[in-house]
Amino acid sequence: MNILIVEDNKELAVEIYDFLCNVGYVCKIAHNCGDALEEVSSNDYDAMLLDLGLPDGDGFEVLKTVRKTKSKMAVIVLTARGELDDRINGLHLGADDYLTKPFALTELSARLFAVIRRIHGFTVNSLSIHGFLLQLQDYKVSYNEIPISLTKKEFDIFQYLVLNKNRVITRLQLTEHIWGDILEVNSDSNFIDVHVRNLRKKLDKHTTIDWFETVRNVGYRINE
Amino acid sequence: MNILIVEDNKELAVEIYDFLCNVGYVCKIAHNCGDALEEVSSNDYDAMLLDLGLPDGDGFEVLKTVRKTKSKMAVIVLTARGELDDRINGLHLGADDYLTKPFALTELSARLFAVIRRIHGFTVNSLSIHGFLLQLQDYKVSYNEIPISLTKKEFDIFQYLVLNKNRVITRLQLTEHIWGDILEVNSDSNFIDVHVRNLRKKLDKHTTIDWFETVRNVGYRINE
DNA sequence: CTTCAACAATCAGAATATTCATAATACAGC
DNA sequence: GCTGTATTATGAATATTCTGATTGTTGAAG
Repeated sequence: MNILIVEDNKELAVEIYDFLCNVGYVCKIAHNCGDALEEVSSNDYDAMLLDLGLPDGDGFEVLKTVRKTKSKMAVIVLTARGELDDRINGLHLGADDYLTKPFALTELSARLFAVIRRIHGFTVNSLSIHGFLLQLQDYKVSYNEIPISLTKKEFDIFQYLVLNKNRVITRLQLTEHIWGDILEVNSDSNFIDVHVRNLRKKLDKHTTIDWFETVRNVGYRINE
Repeated sequence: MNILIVEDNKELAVEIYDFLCNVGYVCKIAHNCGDALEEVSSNDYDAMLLDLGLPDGDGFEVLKTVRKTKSKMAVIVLTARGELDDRINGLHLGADDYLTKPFALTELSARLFAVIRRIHGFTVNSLSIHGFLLQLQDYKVSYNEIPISLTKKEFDIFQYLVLNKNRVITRLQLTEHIWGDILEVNSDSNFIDVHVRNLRKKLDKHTTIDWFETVRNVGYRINE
């Protein structure tokens, strides 16, 4: 997955860059419109994170160009509060999603994933960690070519933890992301623990999974 | 579900209109305050999407009127950024949710669904039809005080059909609203039919349910 | 009035999800 | 180091959801 980060604030750009690389994307940074347009025309990106206020012009123009030529590219617009002037007020720009700064990197990652998935429908989409390969499009997992049968919930949990590897994920986060409406879920139940246990049991059959940690009082973490 | 879209930007209005129709809502557009107030007084809407900057007045006035008369109607205010800060910051308008333009249509749809649900859940926390009582807050159903044990999916289907009574609901609509991400669901399965059958069986034990129709080639409908 | 094909209903059973009771473990305070 | 408490892990029981095969039904075409 190739992502183009169009952001003139270098500090922020690098922060996003590091994070996205960390969760498995291949990224490139463009600091202005010119670079962005050049990158887009010469390379094939799956998604673009687009800041609108750029030094040499309006990110809006980049978006328009992209929309004309690259229909399969996902665009997430990153707007600073107040940056939207009268000219674009009320217009739906045609981006696939919007994020208002400041935002949580985990949220960016989640939305990016959702948007790419939506745009591509089902294209190549896989994660790998410690010899395990997760094929996101058809919910298949394998360890060195040996297929492992996970249930949907087990797969969801595994995937979410891998997407957020090296980061502790709380039970609440898992509930929100996998079960959706948190209010419907009985919170004084240990169903997540049970799913995690079942998942671990299946993974452990193939190799030791000491990288799949329990962080007491917080949640679970998968380390690279 | 009937939605009134109050938005003077015709392009945006149509874009929202198309999207919401597509996900199963019945929509109508009003381009100004006058039309909006007329629509609201003559028709029964479940929710309104309200732009504040309208040509013939302030959307705020529409909201106030609605709040006085139609307490069960959900209102989502669509604000351009800045609009909120300058004029109404700190004011409690009585809207159920706010969305700042530009926004992703999928987010609009998600919030709309949540808000309608919240409204229906808190102001009307129960639905009744043909002697059955649905208590939405705790997923309980009874027929003349006799409790009926439904599973969550059965309850969801029953509730959604009752909320949309006298309207045919397709299997696709049920799938989208109850299962969420439609792409994850195997569509060449008849799981909805199975749930409907199980639901009917439980309801039928207590009384005849000839009002629970199958509309061939379309879906299911519950008639008042 | 038949026949056919598409659609829906039904059923059993497999797969999955959740609950519950209990055991193991970690950690703080002594 | 102990002890007690809170947290997590575990196994088994129960409940729910989904699949796939089969049967029934409908309505259009002949």
